[in-house]
This record gives sequence, C-alpha cells and structure tokens, in this order.
Amino acid sequence: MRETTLRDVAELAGVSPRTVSNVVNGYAKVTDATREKVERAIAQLGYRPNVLARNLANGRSGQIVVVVPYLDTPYFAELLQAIIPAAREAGYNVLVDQTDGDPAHESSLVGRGARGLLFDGMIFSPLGLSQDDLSVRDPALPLVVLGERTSDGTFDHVGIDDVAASTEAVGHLIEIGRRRIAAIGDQPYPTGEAAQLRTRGFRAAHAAAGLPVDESLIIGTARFNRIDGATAMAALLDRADPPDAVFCYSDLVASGAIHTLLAHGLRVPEDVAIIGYDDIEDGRYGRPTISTISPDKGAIARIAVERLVLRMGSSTPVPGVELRAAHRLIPRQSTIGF
Amino acid sequence: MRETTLRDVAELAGVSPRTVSNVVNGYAKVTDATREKVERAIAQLGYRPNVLARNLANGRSGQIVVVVPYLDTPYFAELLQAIIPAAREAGYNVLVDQTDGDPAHESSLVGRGARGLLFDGMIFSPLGLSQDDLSVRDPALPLVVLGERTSDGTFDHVGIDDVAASTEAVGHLIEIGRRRIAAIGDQPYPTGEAAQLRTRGFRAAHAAAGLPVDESLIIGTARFNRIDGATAMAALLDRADPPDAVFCYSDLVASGAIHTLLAHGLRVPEDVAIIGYDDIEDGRYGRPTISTISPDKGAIARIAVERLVLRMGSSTPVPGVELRAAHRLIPRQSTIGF
DNA sequence: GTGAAAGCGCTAACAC
DNA sequence: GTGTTAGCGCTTTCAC
Repeated sequence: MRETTLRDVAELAGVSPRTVSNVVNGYAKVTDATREKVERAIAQLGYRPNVLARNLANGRSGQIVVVVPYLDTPYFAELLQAIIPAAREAGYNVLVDQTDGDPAHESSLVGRGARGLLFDGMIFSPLGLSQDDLSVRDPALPLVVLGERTSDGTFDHVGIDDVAASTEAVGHLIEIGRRRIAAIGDQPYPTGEAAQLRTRGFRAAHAAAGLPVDESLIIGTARFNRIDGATAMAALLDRADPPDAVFCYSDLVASGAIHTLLAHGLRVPEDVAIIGYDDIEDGRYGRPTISTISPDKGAIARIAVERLVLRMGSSTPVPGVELRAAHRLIPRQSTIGF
Repeated sequence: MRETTLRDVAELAGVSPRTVSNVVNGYAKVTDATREKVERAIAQLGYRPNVLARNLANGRSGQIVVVVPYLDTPYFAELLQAIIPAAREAGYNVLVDQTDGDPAHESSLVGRGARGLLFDGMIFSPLGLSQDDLSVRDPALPLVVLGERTSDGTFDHVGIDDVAASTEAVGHLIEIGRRRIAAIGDQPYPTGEAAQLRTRGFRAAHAAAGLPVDESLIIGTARFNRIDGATAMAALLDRADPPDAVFCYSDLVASGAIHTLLAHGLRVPEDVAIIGYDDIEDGRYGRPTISTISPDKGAIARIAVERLVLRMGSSTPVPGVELRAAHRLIPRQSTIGF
C-alpha cells in the first residue's frame, strides 16, 4: 500500500498541492476555511510529509554531525549530551561519528564537502588532526571546531582558555603548599596542541610563583586515559624524588594516577595532591573526589550550535571567530582533603 | 556556482546519465572503456553524488537511529560506541537520540512511522516505556529493542539473560560467605522491568542456597545512578543490622554505594562486599575495582545491527525473535579483596 | 489566497 | 552495454 502523499491530500481537500504545502509548513496566508479543509484531509488520510523528498527540494538535510574521537570517554559523552538538545531546539537532528582519533578518518570527514553527505554542518572535536590537516577541508562545509585549536578564519572555534585554566590548576597546587609538582599528559608533537597548552599553563604558574620547573617531572602520554595516568604515576613513584602533587591533563588521567598512588599505599592528598581537568561526573564520586578544572559544557554546546546554525543559514562566507566558554577551578578532596 | 550533477558528468563523458549511475554504483556491466571515460569525467568535474536525491529515489535514507535514555551513562556510551562501527560496516549512518527516560518522548519516537523520519530503522533502549507502550508503535518501523523486554513478536529483542546473570552475581556473594545480602535498584512498577528481573535473580540465588530473603534489604531506587547507590547505601547503614554484601543493579550504583561505605570508614569487601552490573570501564579502575556482571556489548551491538539490517531489507514482516548475548561474572576487589 | 508547472538530482523500468 | 524517460514527493516561481 502506497503511503499517502501531499498530492492525495490536495485531491481530497479539493485544493492544489501548493496550498497543502503552505498549510503543512505554516507558510503564507491561507484562509481559515481552506486550512481547515486541508487539515481535515491530512488527519483523515494520516498524511505525513516525506522528509526525504523535502530534503531534496530544499537542498538541505536538517541534520548536523557531531564528530568526536571516542564516545565512551565521559567528557565527550557529556558534551554530546549537551549538544543534542541544543541542536534539536534549533531544528536539527544529530548524527554522531567517532573517529577513534584516526587522522585518516578525521581528514576524510572534514575533506568531504557538505553536499556529498547528509548533514548541513559539522561540530568537530579533533584529536589526531593538526592545524594543517584541518585547513585542507572543504571550505563549503559549515564547521565549528571544539577543543584546543585556533581558527584560521574559515571556521569557528569554541573552547575554554586552556592556558589560563591550567595556570589556575597548578596555581592551586602551589597555593596549598606543594613545591614538587609533576604534569601528566604532555604531547610535544603537532597533534598534541591540547596537551601543549596545558603544559604552557603549568610553566606559567611556576613562573608566576617564582618556582623552577623540573623538566623531568613533565610526563608524556599517548592519550588521556586512566591507564595512561596509572602508568605515568607508577613511573613517577619509581624515582628517588617523587612529586608531592600532580597536574593531570584529564580527570581520567587523574583517576588512573590516584589508583596507582592508593595501590602503593600512599595517601591522597596528604602524600601527593592530584588535580584533573574536565570535571567529568566520575570525579565527583570516587574516593577521593577529584579536584578539577570544570569547563562550562552547556555553554560550549550552546555556543557551538548557535554558531553552526548561523553558518548554515548564511549564503556568504561567515568569518571564523574564536569563542571562549567559561571554566572554573573546583577544589575537591584530592587536593584539599576531606 | 552550481554543484556538478550526474548529468554534467554524462555530458562531458559523452554517455547517458544511466551509464554514469551504473559506474557510480557499480551496477550492471559497463565496458572498461566507458567506465574509464566516465571516471575521468567524474575526477575532472569533482563530481560527488547528491545523497539527498539518491535517498528520495531509493526511498531510504541509509540511516538508523539509536535511541538511549542517557548518553552520559557509561553503559549506553559504551554500547553506542560498539553500535556505530557495526552500523557503518553495514552501510548505515547512525543518528543518536536521547530521551532522558521521558515516556512521552519515547512513545513519540516509536509511534512515528519510518517514513515520516529520516531513518530506516531503530535500535531502541527504552527506560520509561512499559511493554504496553511499546506495542502502540508504528508497525512499519523496523525495530530492535535492547535491554530487558520481551518481544511481542513484531520486533526483535536483544539482551543478556538478566535473571541468570543476577542469580550468578548473588550466588557469588553467597559463595564468598555472605549471608545478609541487600539489593539496591529494585523498581516494582510497570516501567521497571529491568530491575524486576534482577530482583528475581536475587531471590533465585537465595532459594538455590536455601537462604531466606530479607525483604527489607531490597531497596528501590528511581534510577541506576551513583547518587541513588550512595543514598540507598546510607539508608542501609542507618539500620541496626546492616548487610554484609550488596548486589547493585548497575556499576554506577555500586560505585555510589562504595563511596558511602568508605566515607563511613567501612572496608570493602571486608565489612561489606559489593557487586555491580554492566562492567563499565570505571569499575575497572576505582579503588576497589568493582566485581560485576559483564554483558558482551560487542555481541549485543553486532546482533542488533544484523537483525535490524535484515528487517529493513525485507519487504514482508519479519517475525520478532528473542536474542541472547553472552555475559560473564567478573570477580574483582570489591568482593574478593586485594 | 490559490493553482499550474517546473524543477531538486538521482534511480530504474523499458527499449534498442 | 547504453540511451530515453518517467518518476521519487516535495517546494516554489510565476500567474491569476
């Protein structure tokens, strides 16, 4: 049995397809009389507009895609959770893609144009891509980038001020009296921009306090996972002169580090204070709860969607801007105790 | 500047649109000579097929939607992470929807027909919906339901054997010598089927061991979150006769319960043993690590996608079946110590 | 305010 | 093997 079409409705109501379309979309003015006729016919036939046809006629899909490296990373899950309602409110459905941080996958996504796909715009949280990779993308694709990038002027970038946030985090450790502070998560290579900004903050806080930086206390990790934190912390504890505090580049890293410390019979924060980054829900319930930098995820989501909608709606190129969401330092048990 | 169309390619290559379509889709036989001509034209023009037009012509969108209650719940995030690659492999993109467990939102999703939307099928993990609500859905929508439901024969259901798994979990607590076992997470109302199956397993394990069930040790919670676990555990500790073990209906609940125990100065598992459910990544890194029931999420994802693809591809109604993925008990520190 | 008709760009009978 | 052509179901310019 064929689905009923707009044409069927028009016939039953004794009007033209044009009028039905007007009624359905709330366009133009339609007499109350005809509107009612049409609506009755729609109800009677159980008519539902065919989105596929509408998409073709409109040349847009009403969908945006959100691309994240990993979905099971709490930070991205929480971010996505915030983006979806924001997008829905703006009338867009959300497609989700995960890249596993694979640069090839990431470039193929940004490289392809909007038209080739079924989304009108993209919110992209890159991991494996360096700034250069990003600029080879299809310029016709409305794009908002999250995280630690800098806009080259052709897309928008939404993030918090990582250097400032990191400086605050390390400043907090200094304030509570720690002097041998380690950092876990550095990534001194092109795709590690996020990490490098945090490292910069680490140095800035030391400089501000007149403290020297022990370079050997800056530990690199391939990713920002628990296991990376656990491993790096173990390496730090193996040293003759372990640190009395650690700035971890994510809450997961912090969680892993704490795990190692407790397993070694050390106390947090008495022996080693720990501060993380991201404010994921986990950090609020572990033992100890994890001090952290909390980015305003709701704001990030709102701003990202808002800018993307603006880009998708504009026929002329929109200049890319840098947008900053708020962040704040949340001291918890892992630095200030119980 | 207009995007190049299939027609443009045909013109440049000196062939008909039909032939270009054949080349693009790998259909039918095309002479190597013409294929090459066409491919050269495609490359030269930078042609990309318009998915929107293709969708309309095909009458399908090539998308499936995955509906979960909450995205920031690790279990669902991990499940989604497994579903996305499985779907992509089958040639489908994944739309994501979260319902916040809102029954109205959930029914509106299942109630609307496939054609009204831009997905060809749905993988649905309901929370607020009872069995009855589910059966009012549009029968034309290919549907696979996850979690603890029973198929009414018009959709497939994929899940693990919850009663068996719960019985094993509680059996494990009994095996390690616990006798006063509590359960946190019961939901004795229509939408709480998941919880009720776990409670049934709780009873079954007691029965199998010849132990009586203390009904007052079965604690209900509105959701399966950390805060619910923390609160319920606190209530249990307020009693004159607290339990020596707790079966938590999710790892998050377990995590919350452990938090409360540690905060009260109790030891896990020495004073109270804890077992959870879901095997989320968190549970493998906390302190103590959480014993749990581990559902084979990869298998669930694979089976769900496979069945959905089968449904979407069939013109005649496919009888709904019950499909079971494997699960296994994973003892960790929270029951067997360090 | 409403109708007629021309697309949107692709697919797939149907011929040759 | 390839060309011709008629849709897929909607939107929308243009008249009236």
